[in-house]
Amino acid sequence: MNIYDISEKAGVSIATVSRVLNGSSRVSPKTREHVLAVMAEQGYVPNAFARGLGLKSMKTIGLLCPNAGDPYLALAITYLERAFRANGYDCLLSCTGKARSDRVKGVELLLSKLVDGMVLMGSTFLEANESGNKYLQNAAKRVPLVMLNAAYACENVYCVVCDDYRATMEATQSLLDSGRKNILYLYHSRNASGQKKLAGYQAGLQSRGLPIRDDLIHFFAEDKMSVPAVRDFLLSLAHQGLTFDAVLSSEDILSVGAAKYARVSRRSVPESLSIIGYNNSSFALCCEPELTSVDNKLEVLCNACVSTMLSVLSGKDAPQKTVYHAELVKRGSTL
Amino acid sequence: MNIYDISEKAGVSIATVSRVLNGSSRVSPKTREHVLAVMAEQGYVPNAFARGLGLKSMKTIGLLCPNAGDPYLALAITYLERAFRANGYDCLLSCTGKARSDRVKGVELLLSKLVDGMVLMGSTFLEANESGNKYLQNAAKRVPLVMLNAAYACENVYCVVCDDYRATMEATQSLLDSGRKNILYLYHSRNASGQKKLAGYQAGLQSRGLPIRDDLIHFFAEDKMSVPAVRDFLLSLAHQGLTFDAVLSSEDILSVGAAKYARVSRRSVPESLSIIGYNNSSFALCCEPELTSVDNKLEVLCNACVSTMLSVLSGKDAPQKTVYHAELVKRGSTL
DNA sequence: CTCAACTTTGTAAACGCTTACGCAAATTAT
DNA sequence: ATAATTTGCGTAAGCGTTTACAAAGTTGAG
Repeated sequence: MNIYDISEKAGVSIATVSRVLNGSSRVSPKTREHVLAVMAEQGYVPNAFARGLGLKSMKTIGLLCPNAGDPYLALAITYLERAFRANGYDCLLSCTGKARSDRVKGVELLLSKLVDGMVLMGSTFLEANESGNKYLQNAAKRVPLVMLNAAYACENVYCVVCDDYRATMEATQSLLDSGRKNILYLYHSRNASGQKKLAGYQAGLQSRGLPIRDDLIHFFAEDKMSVPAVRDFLLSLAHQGLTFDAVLSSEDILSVGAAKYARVSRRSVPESLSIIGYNNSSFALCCEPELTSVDNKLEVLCNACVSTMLSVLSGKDAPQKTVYHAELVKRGSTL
Repeated sequence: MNIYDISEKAGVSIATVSRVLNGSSRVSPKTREHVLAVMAEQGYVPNAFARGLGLKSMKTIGLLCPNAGDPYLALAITYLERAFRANGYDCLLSCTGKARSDRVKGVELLLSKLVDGMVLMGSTFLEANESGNKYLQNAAKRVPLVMLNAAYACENVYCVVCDDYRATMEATQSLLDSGRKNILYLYHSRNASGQKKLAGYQAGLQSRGLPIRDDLIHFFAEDKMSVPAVRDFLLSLAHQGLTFDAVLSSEDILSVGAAKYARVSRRSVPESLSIIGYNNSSFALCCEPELTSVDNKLEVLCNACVSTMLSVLSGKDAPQKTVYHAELVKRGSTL
């Protein structure tokens, strides 16, 4: 059952059938009705493979997400999809996992489906700057790339980022200026964004004349990214005699773990321990008192991604790099 | 950049290039290496639509998710994707939003991108049973549909569910059997799964000879699904004089809200108030004490979805309905 | 060396659709 | 009434693959 069968049964040419399919105006209402009737009667469904071959644009944007399980990225997906849809674009999402080969596959999968552009989420993609990672350059030759929370200078690649460095620095300064001396820094990701945050923390310390102490900086791998794991880790740190009066972290959930540590070791928040989280997610509201958290304006960033993409696709030029400032949302966990 | 360009640059015919693409054995190793090298160098990605025109399958599964922002569904995405990928299938995700028109669009989008099958996540899709919702039947005529956590009897539709009714009933009974009398039931979703949970709660009460009291059953809309909102709501309930000694809910986050209510009103958990959550998500570990929660075996369910889909696609027959039992994970929030 | 059998590669015809182009017929303008 | 324009439709040329079939090349036995 194809367009030829329909054209024959309807007594018209395949071009007319195709025009009916595509809602072209160059068909008389009478013919249109007739062809539609025949299609309905025959239960005809156009073959999308063939369709895609002919069309140049599918009005589809590919979203590449390294980890859909991350609530922060999941939220980004929601925002991006909503905004693209509102502008007449469908989204195709490929959640690849963090391994490089998976990401390459994800990019190729989306390209093979002829997306008009791609949004790459999360700075896991940043290693494209490294030599030998040509897959992004190649992708950029075919369609515009917009990177969310990652910076990458290349033709046809556009970046939308939040200034994590400055945000973490300001959070650190805010803790110091409220009288804290020993700020524990907990982080999860060693990617570009993670490194910027860490650098911000260090810059914050130095801006107030304090040294960078390695014993205050701790990394949490994927399997340690849970509230109990962080709680237990801080308990053991305290047990070993480490003194700290504030915790700053790169993800809210780490700070929730810190809050739980405070609870079980009967340290009052914020009097005895100040805590600041990052992302201002729903985790920040789980604690008592609620967590002060860095809001990095995810929705704003996503909307910027979309408008950048739309500009590029419509031939207008767009800024290669768009930077937003994060905002420290103060709640009960800090003085 | 197409197969002709590659064939030209590699000095072979398009047939040979195609054979390399498809891993055909009828190519000499030397030629294969050479062609692969040229493809890599040129960043060539085959056009999936042209491909699909010849082959009949794109080796791609569509995942339909009503809300990627929901950590529970986000986790499901991760599990599904991992398992499909391990079996040679790519995944395409469409996060539609909950509105019916969005879901219809999502289904059509995936069909138009030529997926070999679709997994529909979350029982928001259940309303397909209602009259006039033919889009699922139509989709099922084209590709097999596997529904995760939703039941729907129809040709070419397969269901994988957890027995929410029984799980909620057992959780209720467990509370009653530990001496609780007045169990507050908080729920978010009115979809099929939500109704089963509610019915399970009611059945649990009746199995112990207790009446169903409307003043103990409370619905939380999307915008009330936050810890502070639930906390405040329970505070106001208590202020109005309602007595309750346990909280059971349809989502962990609602129970976190209950825990926070307990905290601010100085009721001890579990002595004065028992709390049970649902989904056994990371939220359950945020509280002190940690929440007892119903673990509905998401990973097991997802794997069942994948193996069901693979069976159907390979022509074997698969069970129309697969049911797993949830498990009550006891932690500190219950006696 | 010859011929058969097998391996490797190439040619060309689908696959089902879109669309540029062209020609009638219908409509409007002159 | 004739010319100019618009409308409706058909023809045919792609779109980028796959694959049947054919051709050419290779190997080994006689």
